[in-house]
Amino acid sequence: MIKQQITEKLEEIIGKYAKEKGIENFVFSVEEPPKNIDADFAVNAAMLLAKRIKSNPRIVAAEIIDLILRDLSGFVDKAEIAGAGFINLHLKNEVLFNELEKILSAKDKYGSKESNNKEKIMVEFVSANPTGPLHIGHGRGAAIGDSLSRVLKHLGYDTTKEYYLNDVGNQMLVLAESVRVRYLQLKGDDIPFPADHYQGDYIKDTAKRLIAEGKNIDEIDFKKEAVKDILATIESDLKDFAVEFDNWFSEGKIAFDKDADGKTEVDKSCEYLLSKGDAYAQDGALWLASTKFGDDKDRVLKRSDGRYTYLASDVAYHKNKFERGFTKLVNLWGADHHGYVARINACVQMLGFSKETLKVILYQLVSLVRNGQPVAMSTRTGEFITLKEVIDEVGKDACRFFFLLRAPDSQLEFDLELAKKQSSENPVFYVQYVNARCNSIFRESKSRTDITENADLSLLNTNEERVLIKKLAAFCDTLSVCEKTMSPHHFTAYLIELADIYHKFYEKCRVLSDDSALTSARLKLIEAVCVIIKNGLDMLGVCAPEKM
RNA sequence: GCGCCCAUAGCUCAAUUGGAUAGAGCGUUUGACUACGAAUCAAAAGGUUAGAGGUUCAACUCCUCUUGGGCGCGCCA
Repeated sequence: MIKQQITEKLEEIIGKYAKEKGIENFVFSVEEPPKNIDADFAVNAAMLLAKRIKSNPRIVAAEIIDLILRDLSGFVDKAEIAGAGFINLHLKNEVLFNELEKILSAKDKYGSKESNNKEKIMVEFVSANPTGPLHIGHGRGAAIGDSLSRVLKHLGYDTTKEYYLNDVGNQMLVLAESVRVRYLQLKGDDIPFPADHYQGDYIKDTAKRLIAEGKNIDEIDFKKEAVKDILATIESDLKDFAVEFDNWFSEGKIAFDKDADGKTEVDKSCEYLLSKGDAYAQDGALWLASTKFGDDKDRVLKRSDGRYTYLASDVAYHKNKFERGFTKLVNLWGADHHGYVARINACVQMLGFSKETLKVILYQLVSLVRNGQPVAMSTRTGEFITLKEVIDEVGKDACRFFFLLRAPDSQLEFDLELAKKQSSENPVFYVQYVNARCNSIFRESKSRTDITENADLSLLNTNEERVLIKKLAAFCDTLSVCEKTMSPHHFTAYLIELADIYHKFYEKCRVLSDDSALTSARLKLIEAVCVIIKNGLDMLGVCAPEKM
């Protein structure tokens, strides 16, 4: 929270200065300088402002520094010009000690805001068709979506996690038929299984269950039975992955459920678009005029045979989201759906919302490799690696951490053999080890009677301790970067860096020593480390065990 | 053919959205446990950020082109 504080104060001081020079709404940034620079924060305002007012950056910097030293003497020890005109700030140690106190008193609430009423956010993710178990690619979407939601919740946003269930459409008919054929085969009928139907064993499992239940074939709703089993599997796999949804939204609800007038939500949203002139009839079909909002062609909503397309449902679904009061929609889609972004963006604007209301996060697909050979990932052939298999092999924590190590838009190669080996080499253990080490010290410290709760934190004055406290405070900065970029992957990098700093501190500064006052202070410091490590791992949905 | 994404150390990836000498893990080389956990630390090696131009005080980051890879272009979902 230090950086935010300083930034706000600098914005006030420098903003006023810029205004005097005739520049309104001057924007600059406060950054962490590179490691070789001895300073806590770097400000680039002088370079940017000098350009605007056609002056020398170093002259501008000198004037700003005077103002900083005058108005921020409680925070800043030293301010100096460096390089092309950076203003480097050195913080007073008291600022760091105060922040440490804040972490210790706020604990898991550190960096959180009680309520942030700016937005009511829906994060929709996974949303895999209920035609088979989740595969590894869904795992990536699940990890990103769930962690992003955790970050947004921590920041005080009213956040809802939703799974959109595509339980309507052709693939459902194929699914039902797949189970029916397996059922008949198990009953002894010598009939072939169609090559384009779902091949997986889970289809046979459902068929077996139906036979065991002894129902007459005429009484069986094969679609319903298959979806029931598959959903149970999906839900259980997600639970093992520490992902729980606030809501499961069935496409059937908007496609089949009718109101008093006998209309579905899909009917009504199409009528709405027609009335607004955003949909039109042509060639016997109903079209969405998505080119009006930047799509490269118009799209069919209702086929000439009278059946709605998937898009029609999706329009109604997004309309429904808005009707539920959401002001910000986040959709996580696999990159193979990117062609769909333009039309759904158009649809959001037709519904009267700005383009920015919807944020589609495309995550690149995971390509699987086993023994150097690419593994195909088709649900229909049955040759896929499920999320469950990977969790069973490498563990939930390592798996989530691995997925969150990468930015969503970078392609990711997942080597199954490598993943197995990583059980002791994965960076997640490096981070978790910090918590284990701290707790080991806590256990050891229990036998001491000279420890005081009111430790004098100002004794924490080595360089290692200073660097460590600064990094702890940067937890808040990481939160805001994740918020700004709508991606939680910055937390893995942050935690690895924090762990690195902690392990260095551990080697250099012994916590339990003959010096009671210093021991007490350092125990407080590592208590804060545990708070931040736990909070950070919690953002990722990863555990922080006390023993490993 | 058109469109979207990507290309960074031997490998897998970061880089605070335009900042200073581009960082981690794995792998390689060398060293450190008779005090809190060696799942650790210290040190070394490893880069023309695919290539070429351009914008800028400042470019891995923005623009143009080239090359290479992934994905998408249906009255499928």
